[in-house]
Formats: sequence, C-alpha cells, structure tokens
Amino acid sequence: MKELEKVYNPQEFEDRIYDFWVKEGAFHSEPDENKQPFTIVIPPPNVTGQLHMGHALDETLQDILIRYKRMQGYNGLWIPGTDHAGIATQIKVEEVLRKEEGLTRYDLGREKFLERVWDWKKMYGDRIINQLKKLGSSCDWDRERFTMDEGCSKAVKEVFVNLYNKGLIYKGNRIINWCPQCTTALSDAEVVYEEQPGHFWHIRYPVKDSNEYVTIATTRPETLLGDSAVAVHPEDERYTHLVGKMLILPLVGREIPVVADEYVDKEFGTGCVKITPCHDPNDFEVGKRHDLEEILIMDGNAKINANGGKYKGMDRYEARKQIVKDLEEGGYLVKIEDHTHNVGACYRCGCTVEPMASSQWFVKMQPLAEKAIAAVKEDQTQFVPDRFSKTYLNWMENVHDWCISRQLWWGHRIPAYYCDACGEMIISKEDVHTCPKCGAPMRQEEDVLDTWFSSALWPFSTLGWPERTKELDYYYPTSVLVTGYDIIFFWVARMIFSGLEQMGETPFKHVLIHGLVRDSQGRKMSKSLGNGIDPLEVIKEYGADALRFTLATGNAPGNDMRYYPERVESSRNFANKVWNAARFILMNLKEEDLSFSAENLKPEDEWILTRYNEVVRDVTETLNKFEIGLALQKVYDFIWDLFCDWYIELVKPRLYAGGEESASAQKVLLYVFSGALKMLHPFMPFITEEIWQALPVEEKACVTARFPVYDSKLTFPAGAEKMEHIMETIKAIRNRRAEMNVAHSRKASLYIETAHAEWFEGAESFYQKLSGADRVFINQPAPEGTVKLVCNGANLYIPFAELVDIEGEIARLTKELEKAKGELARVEGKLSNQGFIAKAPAALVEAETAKKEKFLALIVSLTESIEEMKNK
RNA sequence: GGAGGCAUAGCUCAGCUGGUUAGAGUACUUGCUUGACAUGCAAGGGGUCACUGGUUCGAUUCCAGUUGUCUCCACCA
Repeated sequence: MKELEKVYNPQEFEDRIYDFWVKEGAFHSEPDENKQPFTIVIPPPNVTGQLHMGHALDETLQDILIRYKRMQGYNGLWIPGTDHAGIATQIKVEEVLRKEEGLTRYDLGREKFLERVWDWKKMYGDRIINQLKKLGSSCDWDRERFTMDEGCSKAVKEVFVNLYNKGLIYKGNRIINWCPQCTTALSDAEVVYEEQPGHFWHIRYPVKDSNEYVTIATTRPETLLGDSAVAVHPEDERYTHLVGKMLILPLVGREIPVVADEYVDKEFGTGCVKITPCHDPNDFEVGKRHDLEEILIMDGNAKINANGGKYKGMDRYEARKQIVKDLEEGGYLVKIEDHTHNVGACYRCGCTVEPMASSQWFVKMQPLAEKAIAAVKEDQTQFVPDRFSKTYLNWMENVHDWCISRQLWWGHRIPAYYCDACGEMIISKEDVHTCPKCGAPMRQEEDVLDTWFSSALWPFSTLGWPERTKELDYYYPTSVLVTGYDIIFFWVARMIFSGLEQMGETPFKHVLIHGLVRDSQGRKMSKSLGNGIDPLEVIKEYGADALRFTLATGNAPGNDMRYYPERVESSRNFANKVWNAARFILMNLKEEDLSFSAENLKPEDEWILTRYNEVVRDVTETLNKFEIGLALQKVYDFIWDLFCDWYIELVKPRLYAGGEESASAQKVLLYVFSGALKMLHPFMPFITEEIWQALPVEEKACVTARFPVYDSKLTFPAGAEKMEHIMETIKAIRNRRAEMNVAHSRKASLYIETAHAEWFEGAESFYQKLSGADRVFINQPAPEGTVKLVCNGANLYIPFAELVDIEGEIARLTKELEKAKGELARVEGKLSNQGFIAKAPAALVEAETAKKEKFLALIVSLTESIEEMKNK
C-alpha cells in the first residue's frame, strides 16, 4: 500500500498522474462495437496559444462529461477544435512579421508566408496541448489527424462543389463589411457595433437650373463622392415636384437624379436621403431598384481612389476633413449636429469597417436555414438550457446570405478556376490548369474561405468524411457540443446546417451552453482591461482540481459566473478535506479482508449507506441532465458534511475499540469512500486518482473504474431513521452546551426520557464521543437540578443546574415555543383547509398530519419546561 | 426597434416539473491545538425571496404588468 503525503500538495502528483493515465491507455477511443460511443466536439482555443479562463471552463465541463461517460462504460472521443484557418492567425503572424522584420506578407510571397503561419501554428498548438494537460483534460489530441491537413481540405472542396452544384453558392457583387486593416471582407457576425459620438453634417444639394435646393444629412460626408441620387418618399408632398429632376452634386459637379423610394422615412430629418450604392447596404438596394450608377470611391485600405477626383489618395478620415472644409467654403454646409450612432468594427482588430460593394462568394442561406430550424424545432438537436434554442432560432429565421470569401492567404482557397482568355469559370474538386473550352491556362481564385466555413464541417471532416470511415459511422452524429453562448452564431448554427446538408443528420444531439467567466466585478475578462486571470497561475497555486471545482460549481447552466480567488481557495480546502479523510481511512484500515458485504451492519453503517445510495442516484440523474454544478454540490455535501463530519466521527469509537465491530466499520468506510471518490473523479480527477492508487481497491485506476450505481439492497430506512433521531439529539446537546459555555472537556451524565427507547439504544458511544456525555441513561429518573432539552420524541436531562441562567432559559424556551406555535398554526391552517385535504396528494396530507402531532407534543413539553423554570 | 437573462443572507450564488422550519460558499460573532484535517471542529446571528396583480387549496417557484440591471440581434440616412 502506498502512503499519502502528510500535506495535500497537488504539484507533487498532478503531472505524474497524467502520465499514468496516458500509460494506462485511459483515453483510448478506437471504435468498438461492444460499447456505445460518446463524442464531444469542442470549440477552438484562442489564437495566442495561451489558455484563458473561458477556454478552461469549456475544457473542464467537457472533461467532466466525458470522464463520467467513460466511467459508465461509454467509448468516449474528443474531437478537439483548432482555430485552423482563422483570420486572427494570419493577422497575428503579419503583426509579428511587421514588428520583427519590417516585412509585409506581400514581401514574402504566398508560399513563404504560409510556411511561417504554419510553423507558428504548430508552436502554439503544442503549447495549448501542454496547458490542457495541466488542467486534466483527457483529450487524446491527435494533431496529425486533427489539423488543417489534406483530409480537411478535401472535405472543404467537396462541400463547396456540392453546394455550388445545388445552386447554394454564388458569386456576386454585393455590399459587404470590409476591414481596411485586415484588408478582407467580413461576415455579418464578425462585425461588432459600438455607440460612438459623431456628427450629422447637413449639406445643401442645389437643383439644376433652379434656385431651389434640398438638404440632406449624413454621418459620413466623404461618401458624397460616390452619390448617384437623392431619394425622397413617394408620398412626401414637399418633394413630389422634384422627383425626376436633376441635382448638382457639390464639389464634384456630377448631375444626379431625385428618385422616389419607399425606403425613405418621411419623418426622419429633412426627408431626403443621399444614395451611395457602393458604400451602404440600403443604398445599394435602392440603386438596384432605380438602376443607378455604382461608384466605388475607396480602395482596400479605405483610401479614396481615382473616382474621388482631387481627393484621390487621401485616407477616409482625411478626406472627410477636407470635404467638410471645402463644403463650408463653398457654402454648401448648412449645419453640424452632434449625434451618437452605432459604428461597426472588425471583431478581430477593432478597426472601423467600411461597407463596400465588392465581388464576393456567398452561401444562399434560406434553404439551409429551413432545415436547420426544423432540426432544432423537432429536437434532433437540443440546446441546454432550452432558452438558447430561441436565440438560435431567432438568428436562423432572420439570417442573411453568408459572405464566405476572404481576401487572405491563410485558409482554404476557393476551388474556382478562371480562364482569362475566354472568361470560363470552373468549380472543381481537382486542380484545373487548362481551360477545357479554349485551352488557355487557368488560374485559381485568390480568395480563401471564411474560417467558419471549414470549422462548420468539423464534426464530420475530422472523422474522415467524405470517405465513409468506420470512425464516421461509429461516432457521427456526435453526442454533445459544449460551448459559450457567444459562439452560437459563429459556429454552432453553421455546424448544424452543414451537418444536415452534407450528412443528412444533425451533427450533435445536445448543445450545452455555458456563460462567460467574468472578473470579481462582473466585467468581461479582457486584455485591454488587464483583468484576465491566467488559469495556469491558478493551477500552480491551488492545483488543477481546485480550479476545475471552482469552474464547475456555484452557478446555473448558461449563466455568467464571477471569478473570485476566495472561491478557488475554498475549493482547495475541499480537496484538502478529501485528502485528510483518505489519510485517516488509510491509517485505520488494518483488516486483511476488506471486501464489503451487507452483513453485521450497525445503524450508522445503514445510515451512511442509505445516504450514499441516494447521492449516487441523484448525481447520476443530475449529470444526465447536464446539471453539472448541482451534481458536484451533492457530492461535496455528502463527502464533507455526511461522510467526514458525521460518519467518520460516529465510527471512531468502533475503530479504536478493535475487533469484529472495527472490521465491519473498515469495510463500510472503504466501500463508501471509494464510491464517493469515483463520483468525485470527473470533477477532481487528479486527487481522486492519487488517493485511489493508495487505497486497497480492486479496480486498477479511478479513471477507468465503473461509476457507482444505485443499489436498492443497500438502503435501510429504519436504520437511517434511528440515526437521524440520535443526530438530532446530539445537535441539541451541543447547541445547549455551547450556549451555556460548557467546556468540551467537561463531561456530564445524560438522561433520556422517551416513548421510543429503541431509537436511542446502543448510542452511548456516540453521545460520549460527540456530545460530552460520560454515562447515558434511558428512561431512568433524572436527579434534581438538571438542564432539560426538548427534542422531537424525547426529553433530555443533563445535570448542569448550577450553570443555568433561569431568566435566559425562560426567554430561550419561550422563543422556541413561539416558533413551534407558529409552525403548528401553519400546519393546522393547511389541515383545516378543505381544499387542501381534498386536492393535495395523500402523502403530503399525511406528512402534514405527522408534523402537527410533532409540534403539539413539542409545545406541551416546552410549556411544561417553562412552568418548571418559573417555579425555581 | 426586436429578443433574452438576472433581481433570494453583508458579498458571490444554488433552489430541477408549485407543498422545505428557504440553502451553500464566503464574511461576521463565540468556544475549541477532541489521537485525518486550524486549508480544521462545534455553535450562533443574519433573508417581507425587487414591486403589484392573477391562477391555485397552497406561489420564492407558474402567468401578466411595473421598476432596476445586464446581454444579444437589427440598425435610420
């Protein structure tokens, strides 16, 4: 038998335990027809290669579920996420390149640049894996298999061609969100809106051949350069006479028409809107309806292009300044108003996005969304908690077409090939070098796909699709996806419709959504605030188990949680408690044969076994419902309160006495404790395994042991009830001794007066050990001069008369009496209510009746006691 | 503008399909080096479950409204 260190020190064993699991093949997950699969798809880690608190939360919840399922005999597989083609990766590398070598990606060229990204990617990938091990993550991460390799690219091409052939992918000129810093298009989901102070510039547009003019207001005056009309509402009498007339665009001198369009809100501003089809999504639509000229005025860096005339080459903000100045000088500027408005920013780099017309690839969402909506409505995929399905459905029902092309290099290149000679375009899974029409060389599309396009295929592309591999057969659809609510649109939704479209089946049965980890003041953890907490630092100080415990408990599913160091500390204290309980048990296990059997059980054994069984049942139930925090709370309460504070204390006299009674106690101790360890293992894997290795148990490792199962043969209602009565009286005695300031060392006799002598028989040692009694008498006359305690079903007498403060005692008893009377009134109120008697369940009526009896008896005893006191 | 969350002890939060003497951790008060643990043990104080109605025999729990607060989505020039 291995000894445990005297002091709980997780640093001493966590790494060793992890290696032990790997050596034992505990995370093995080859398809096995004799086992049920349990698959978890996990979100991508963040780009810095540094484990952050949110990711630690993801990993912890996933790991708890998969360890639990493995212990139930399931074949558990992680499908780890990688940010395998993200914009952020490229931007990060470009940043490093710029800083350290003063180069841009164009200086390096596509191929060399991609090599750089790939090396960098591997480096941080390794770092993340090592960090996850520290956390206890049982993901057997196969990097060769789960990276952006041949296979993944194959899947991407396959899907692209499939969708294109079904008419679900198209190329078109549309307004997209353009990030001038990342120099790429962004999808709607990648834009974050923020309120910013700005201005309304009111500008006068003269009517051609007239003294009239219209006034428009804009927040972006520089877009004036791209105006091709001014729109008014068709029923706006103020302007009907102008519709069809031409205006002279200030500074530019271009003639633009006044058009009538329902899009304009008569009530808002002057009722006139300048129309800039290439730089505003609504204007773009108006432009299409009225066949207006489309004038793009900026380049990829948001600098004014040749269409901007004299402003060419200016940055958009520079141009704004200059244009405002020129308008003012030309007498066109009517007024400037302060105005706060929402400005869209790139969610990666924070740069203000520019809406721009551009030729991009899109996925037609409506047909895909319809299936994805049906799948969730029909519960093929269930969100936990359920309310997040509303978030999902809301988004899906209002979804716009998805812009999937990105003007980046790191990513899957779109499998489209162009012939410059004859204009032919081919979409193909295979590379096409010569044009089948004219024989000229073809060139592949430069753009790459949105990260989330390939990420959306993750649940099946990683399993070998489009090949029909045995992994795919066995593990798809996966069991559960665990992620934060902030990623529902980016990833969850897209995996669902992609899975449905390509596999004909939803990619996972459950989506477990959790909240965000915030700092102690409720703020989001962020780099700019500097309030982020490094999980590795926490692990170093308190151990991975303590961090996992903290992340798994203390809040309801889907709600945000705050991070407090004090909470980790209290988790660590629990680990310490378990550690010391283990040490106590180990130093008391002296028997050769420790195999448990339900024989020679004492009431305290029956009590703890009954409670243990209940906890096994409850924990299993709650975990099956993904109520992870609740399950852990139950294990915690059982171990600390019931097992350590009560059972161990109750059983100490037997252990010290030795003999047959000690032997049976040892067996129960080991049985219950090892079972509790197994229940605790998914939550706190390291400490439970380390202790397991020291215990004389049959199963070789806690990680591969079988999760406890409820056993009706091991519940003993009678024994459990007897113990509850004894414990209630012990609490009452302790309470009174504390109130009277009786030293723990001062022993006293105890006289129990009861109509249920059987409840208290054989309990002498408990009273001696736990309530400072030296001798215990049942139903024997108590001597004069005692303290009387009134309990449910028994009166207790302790000879401490000299310590009694009569006045205080009367006050205390009176308070108790009032409380009991209040309870009685409540119960009687219920029982006298005919509606209650008639409609409430019978068991409840019975229970209330029993309560009434109990309170009646209590009131009689208390009243008597008060009278006695008054007579003294 | 649309949708959703939250409001329970000083603080952070549990409380699953209505019936509990409304809980935990932490903080606070008191007493304990009781042969696993002071990272501990024992005892205690502390809550009109935001407010107003409704449904019900019965509401912290379900429904509606009000107030406060947070978040997401859309976005009007």
